[in-house]
Amino acid sequence: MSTGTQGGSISEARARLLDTATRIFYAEGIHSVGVDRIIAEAQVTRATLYRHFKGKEELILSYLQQADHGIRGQVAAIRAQGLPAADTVRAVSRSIADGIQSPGFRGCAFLNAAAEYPDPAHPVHQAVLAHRQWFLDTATQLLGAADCAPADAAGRHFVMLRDGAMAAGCLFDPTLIRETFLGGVEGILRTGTAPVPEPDAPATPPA
Amino acid sequence: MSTGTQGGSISEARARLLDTATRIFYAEGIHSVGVDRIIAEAQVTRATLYRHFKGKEELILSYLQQADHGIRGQVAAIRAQGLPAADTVRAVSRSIADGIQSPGFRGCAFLNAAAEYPDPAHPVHQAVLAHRQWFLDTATQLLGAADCAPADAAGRHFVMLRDGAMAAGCLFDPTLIRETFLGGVEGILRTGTAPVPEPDAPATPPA
DNA sequence: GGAGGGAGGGAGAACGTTCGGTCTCGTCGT
DNA sequence: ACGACGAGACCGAACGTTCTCCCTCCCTCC
Repeated sequence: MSTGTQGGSISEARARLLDTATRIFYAEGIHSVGVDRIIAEAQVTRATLYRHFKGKEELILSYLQQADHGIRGQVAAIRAQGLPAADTVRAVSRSIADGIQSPGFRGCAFLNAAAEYPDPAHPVHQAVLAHRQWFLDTATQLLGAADCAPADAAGRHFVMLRDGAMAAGCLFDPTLIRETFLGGVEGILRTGTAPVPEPDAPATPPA
Repeated sequence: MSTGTQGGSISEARARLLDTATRIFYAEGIHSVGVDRIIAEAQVTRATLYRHFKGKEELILSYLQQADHGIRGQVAAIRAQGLPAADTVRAVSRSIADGIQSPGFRGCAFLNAAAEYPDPAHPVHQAVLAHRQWFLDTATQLLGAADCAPADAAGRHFVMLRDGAMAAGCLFDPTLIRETFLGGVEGILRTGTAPVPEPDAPATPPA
């Protein structure tokens, strides 16, 4: 089993293809890179790509699916440590903040993909929505377990802060983003969330 | 002082071109729409486009510049009302929240553009950075005037919340996003910002 | 007042490149 | 022999860009 290519296991060329696509799509965007570029850097031929994927779109979907699995695994690993709920939230937040500070950081793969695929009916957009729904549910559950006010509102607040941190992480100083994000998370954990009862009255949009 | 061009108003075809580009770029992204599409919907010919813009890139830059002017004007109009500082922050926030709830909302034009142009050296990316720097400075100034803790941290917190709201505004229920965002802003105004003394824990980046 | 000219614009052909995708054929390990 | 892969030709379409030709305003000069 030295050379690894096994009959039943997954193709080694396919893995190279997906890894290369992941790296390039994340670093440079999706629309702006062509399949020629991917097959060249993956050192496979065009035929091999279309042997494993129906087309570029399926490659994109696989890229997002791989990212989704990675993030879910990361969160699951943290939850498996069995920390107190608030500390689990902190650990997840630190994991996010570490990602933002890491060298190749280029924002949230899903937010970036959504920016390139605004059509809600598009499979790529739907993959983004699915991932985000899972993350919101997870955050809400975690914050609820940490005795945060209305868990729904706390979860939404947490996700909003994370989205902002991920979006700005490659546009500002990552160190300050980290600081701001972790500070905001502590605020959520401390106060539950803003106990604003939502007056729902203003109705005078100045514009 | 003869202008060389016809007196008074600038080319009407150019305005149609820029308006069309703005609408389509914002709604569908930049890389995924070609100049053919834009000239068709603007009802001009290819030659007219290249008479007014050096190329697609200059059109993109003009699109972002127009958006930048629009937002700066909106903020300036609010500041000109001479409200108390905290209420000015609230008014700006409400303006942002209203935008998120408006029908054609598709996120922040600048965040979307940055997702498509990750290269920091690219003119489009730099236009995004310039706009964001102005916005951070403005937010910091406003929150400082509203007696918020360290104004820098409050400004960063505000911008992070705004970024999250803008990013998620077209991926979740805009009503809940509005509620969460305005609630978060109230939290910033109330507590200044998270008075976390920054423990500076070395931690152990797990991956 | 009339002629000229320059600029803005419409219409469309054409350029070379790149796109995503399909195809055939040769090769190699099992 | 079979399946996976490499090498590469090939396709139609779309890309951004440049080009020529002609029309129509409006300003200016005679």
